[in-house]
Amino acid sequence: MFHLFENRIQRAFASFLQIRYGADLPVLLEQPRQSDFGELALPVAFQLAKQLKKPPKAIAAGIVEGIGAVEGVAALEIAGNGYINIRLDRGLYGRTVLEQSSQPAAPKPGKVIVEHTNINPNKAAHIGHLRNAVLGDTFVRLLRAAGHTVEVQNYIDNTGVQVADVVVGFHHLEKKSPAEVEHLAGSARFDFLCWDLYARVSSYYQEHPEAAAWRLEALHAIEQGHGDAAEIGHIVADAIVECHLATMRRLEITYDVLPRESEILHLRFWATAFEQLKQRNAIYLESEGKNAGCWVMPGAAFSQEADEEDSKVIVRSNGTVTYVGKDIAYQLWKFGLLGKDFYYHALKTYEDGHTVWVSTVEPSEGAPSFGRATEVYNVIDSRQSYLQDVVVAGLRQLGYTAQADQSVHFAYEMVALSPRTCAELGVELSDEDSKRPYVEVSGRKGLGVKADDLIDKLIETAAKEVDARHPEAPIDERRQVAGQIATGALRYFLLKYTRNTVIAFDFQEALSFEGDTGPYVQYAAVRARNILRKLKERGGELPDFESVLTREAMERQLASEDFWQLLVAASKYGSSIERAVASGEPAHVARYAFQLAQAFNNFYHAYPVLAEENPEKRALLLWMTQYFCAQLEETLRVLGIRAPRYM
RNA sequence: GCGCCUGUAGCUCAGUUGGAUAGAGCGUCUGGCUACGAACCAGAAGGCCGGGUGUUCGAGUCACCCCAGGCGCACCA
Repeated sequence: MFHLFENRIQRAFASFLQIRYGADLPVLLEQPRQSDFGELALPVAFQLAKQLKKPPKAIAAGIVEGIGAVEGVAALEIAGNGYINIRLDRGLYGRTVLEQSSQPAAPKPGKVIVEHTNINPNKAAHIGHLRNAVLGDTFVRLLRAAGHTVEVQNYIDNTGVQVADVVVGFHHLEKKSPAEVEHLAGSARFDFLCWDLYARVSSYYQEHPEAAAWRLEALHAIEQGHGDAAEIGHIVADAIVECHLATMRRLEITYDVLPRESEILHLRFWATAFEQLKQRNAIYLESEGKNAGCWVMPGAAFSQEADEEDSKVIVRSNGTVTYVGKDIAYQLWKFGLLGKDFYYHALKTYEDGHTVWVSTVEPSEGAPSFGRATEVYNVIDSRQSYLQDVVVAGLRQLGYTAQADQSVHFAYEMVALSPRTCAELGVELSDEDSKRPYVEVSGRKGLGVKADDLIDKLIETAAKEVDARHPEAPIDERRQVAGQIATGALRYFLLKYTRNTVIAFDFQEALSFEGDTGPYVQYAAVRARNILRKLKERGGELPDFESVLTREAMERQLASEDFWQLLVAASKYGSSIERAVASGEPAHVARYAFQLAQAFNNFYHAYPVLAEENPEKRALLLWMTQYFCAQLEETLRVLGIRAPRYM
């Protein structure tokens, strides 16, 4: 609601300034330093000072005198050296919130694709993957809340070297037949088994460099699709994808479609992209130097500082395409520019009826249409920004400037491990590493915190608290509540840092449920609902807010600074979403949720709602409780966090 | 060597596109449960915003130069 008032005030000032001064400048609205200065502040007099050659304070005075009445504004005050502070009309504001509390954002045109998760299907997911998925999933929820149509893609590299390495492990080290691997793949936590095997294979390569031939052989077999190695590769990748989907499901993360590398290969996506790139001279066949015999993209295409040496190889001298090449083809497909399409079959349907589709080479019936986006967000580790630049440059070189501009590398920093957590995991650190503030995880070394282990640990910790507090509740219910607290804690933990902050993962911090955490926010929602529940338990009913809380009643009650501040804070949900989408920073919403929860806890403590005897005040307290609860739950929903029924 | 990112309270981090007296959480210290159940609340202490020079009415925020750290710069993905 707040941003509607903001927009209205902005328009009123913009048109006034246009008429009065012929000034066509954006009217910036700020939040005043202190809340007792009002709800909004305009620094516009400063912006005009130079142009009009008058002191800001005089200009501000002119504006305040000239503009007259603005709807929704109770008072304009000049402060400091020339600020115009705005006080909203509290009665009108309260009434407006009461009458039109929730209205969904207007639908926006176009279709946004968000690609996230993208874990190699050869081992269990770890906390780094979780940051990617939680960030991506939350951004999807934010876009949808802002009215966008969004398609969620999770790219599966089922034919790459990482899968090949695990195949080598089963085939050569373990001497397993495809049937035996198939049997193992059906057992619980197959992804954990592969996690260890992958680490073993990696260290085996270290000691036996000649084993690299196995990897190459497996890779080729997988690409061709023949023989035991290929069969094992399929079994492993498919089973691990299932594991990842299950892990992510625990955190309420789902997908629309899983495009796979095997189909990019077999449907000859790359061949088509290759033709386009050659035809438009986006790449050329290098005849000399270190890249002789390769098709390369000139460095100048993706970097201003680049010289000849910085060209990027797209097709190797042996004729095979690099990852970047395939990614260009995939990116073209996302925008509907490739002239080719996947076929799909339904992989699974979630409890809520939503179906995930996976790419396939065979035509099938009933599959929806995917791709053809107007805007694409690729949620990828910031360490890959160089490669992402090359992909976008590929589009630009092909003349797809608009699509290149709509391709966003949604980058985030890595999740590393704190030295303390390494010690807890029993990892020995070199002297050099132990001096660092964090240690990088490594799938090859098997160094990392597995997602499912972490979730289990969080549930266990939460369950202890729940059991202690609600021993009388049914066990199933307690488990459900503990699960919701655990995912709330985890998602919030991964979201509260802005994207370009390296997270030095620490068990102690991640397992904390106090202070700036998910459970703190959930607890505020639970408290609010408890009040409403207690009211009913005691035979009470909610008053008819519409008739009791007239504009005059609102005016009287909201004169209280505490009530007014909570109402304003709770009504800023929309502004918070807009800001987070515009800046691409889900952390802003996490922060908003925390601040809102803080404001409520404060209110909760200071005003016993049910004990209030003055009917009008009691109505306001109840209404505020209900409104806060709705707004906070909406905010939590966008963060992918549930409010448990009790805590 | 080149490019990108980071440096804010003891620790971990915010800082709304350049605005008023720089904010949270944790930790420390003090106080508050016969309650809408304390996973909470109130209060205190804690700062040369890495350093320097500029830009302007105004800089944690922008520019340039240093210092310190991180990450990239494959015919791997």
